[in-house]
Amino acid sequence: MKIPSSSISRISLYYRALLSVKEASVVSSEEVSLLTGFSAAQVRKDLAYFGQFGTPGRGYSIEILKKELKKILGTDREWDVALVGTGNLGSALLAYKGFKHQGFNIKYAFDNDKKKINKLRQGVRIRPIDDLPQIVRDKKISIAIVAVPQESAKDVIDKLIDSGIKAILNFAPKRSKVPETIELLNIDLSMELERLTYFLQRGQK
Amino acid sequence: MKIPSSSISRISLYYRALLSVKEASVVSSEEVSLLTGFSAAQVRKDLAYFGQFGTPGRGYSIEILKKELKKILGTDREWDVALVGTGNLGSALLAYKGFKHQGFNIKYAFDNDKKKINKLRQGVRIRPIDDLPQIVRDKKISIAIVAVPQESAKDVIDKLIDSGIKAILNFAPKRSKVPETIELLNIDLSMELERLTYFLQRGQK
DNA sequence: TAGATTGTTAATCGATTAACAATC
DNA sequence: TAGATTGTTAATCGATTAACAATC
Repeated sequence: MKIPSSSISRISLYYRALLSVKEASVVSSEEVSLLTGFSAAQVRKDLAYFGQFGTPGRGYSIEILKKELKKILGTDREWDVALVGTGNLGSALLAYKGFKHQGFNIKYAFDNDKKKINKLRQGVRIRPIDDLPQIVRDKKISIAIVAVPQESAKDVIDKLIDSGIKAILNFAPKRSKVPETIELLNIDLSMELERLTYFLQRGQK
Repeated sequence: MKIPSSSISRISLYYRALLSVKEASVVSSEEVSLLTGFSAAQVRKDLAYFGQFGTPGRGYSIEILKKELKKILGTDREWDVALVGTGNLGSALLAYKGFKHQGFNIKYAFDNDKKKINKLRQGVRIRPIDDLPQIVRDKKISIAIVAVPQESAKDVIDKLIDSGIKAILNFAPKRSKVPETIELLNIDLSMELERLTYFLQRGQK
C-alpha cells in the first residue's frame, strides 16, 4: 500500500502531541485532532496505514500508541549521524539539543578547513573530509547531515553515497540527483523565505 | 484561481535554475524540466497560473522570465527581517550569507539573555525582547524568524503577531495557532530527521 | 510553409474527508 | 444494552499529467 509521505510528518506530530498528554491513558482520534489540528478522519487513516492500534468505542492507549509510533518512525533506537560542514549552520546543528533528545547523536563531524581539523566542538572531533569514506563505512553510519557551501554540496553528497550512506538531510541550496535507494531530503531556507514573501507580495493566502 | 503552495516552491527552484543558464537567451519548458526534474507540463502549468510569459514555438525569454518570477515571489525588492533568539541556530541564521544574497536582511535581532543585550553580532545589535513590539511597528517589519527554545515559542509568536508582523519562519519544534491573515511556516528539524529514519527503518521508499 | 512549443482543457492520479458497519 | 469510537470503504477534492489546438 502506498503511504503518502505527508502522513509520516503527521505521525511525528501525533507522537509529540501524545507526549503532552499527562492526565489520561487513552486518547480518541478526535482528541488527537484537537491537539494537532488535523482532522480525526486523517488521524485514523494515518494510523490505519500501519496497523490496528485502537479499540472501537474506547480509543487508543497512549502507552501503546507512543511505542508503535516510535517503531514506525524508527526512533525506538538511537542513530549515529555524520555531519559534513562545521561552519555556522553545521555548528548550530551540532549544538542543537533537540537532536540528542530525539535519539540522534551527531557523533562524527567533517570539514575541509585545515584550521578546524582535530579541534573539538561540542565534544566531537572535527575530521578531514578525506576520512569520511572510511568512517562512514567502518562505523556503518546511515544518516548524514550536509551543511557545506553550495559549491561543495555535489561532491560531498557523491562521496557520502559512494561510502554507503543511506539517508541525507541537505541544507545546501543545491539539488543533487541521487539513486532511488538513497533518501535525500532538502531543506532550502531561502526557498522557505520566498514562500513568505510570495504571501506578503500578493497580500493573502 | 487556487494556486497550489507547492507551485510556489517550484517557482523558487525554476528561478534558481534560470540563473545557471549562461549560453542562451530563451528556454523551453522542456529545458527547465531537464534542469529541475519537474515535468515540462508542470513547468508550463505553474507559470500559467501567473500569466503568459512565453511565446509558442519559441519558449520563454530568460531575461523576462527571471524578472516575472522575482515579481511573483516578491523578491524584486529587499526585505528587512527580525530575528528572535540568538542562540546557536539564531546566530547561524544571522551569519547565513544566502539570505542577504536573496535580498533578505536580518536587520534586527532580539534575545532575552541579559549578557547578550547590546552586543553586536554580524554587525547587528542584539536588543531585549521587550523592544520588539516598538521596533516591529516603527520599522514596519513584515517578516520574523523565530529561533527560540520550544518553551518560549508561543509567547514570542503571540508578541510578534500583536506587534503587526505578517509572516513568520519558525524553527521552534512547537506549532502555534495563528490568525488566517498571518503566514506561519514551521521548520521542524527533528521531524525531518524522522522522515529519514522512517525510510531507513522500513528499508525502501 | 513546416517545425516547435506555448497555454489550456480534459483525463488521471493520489490524498483527504465523509460515512458507517463493526465492535468494544 | 446504549453510547462511543475504531477501521475501512466510498465520495470528494485537489494536484499532476497528457493531449492538442493555437500560434509563433
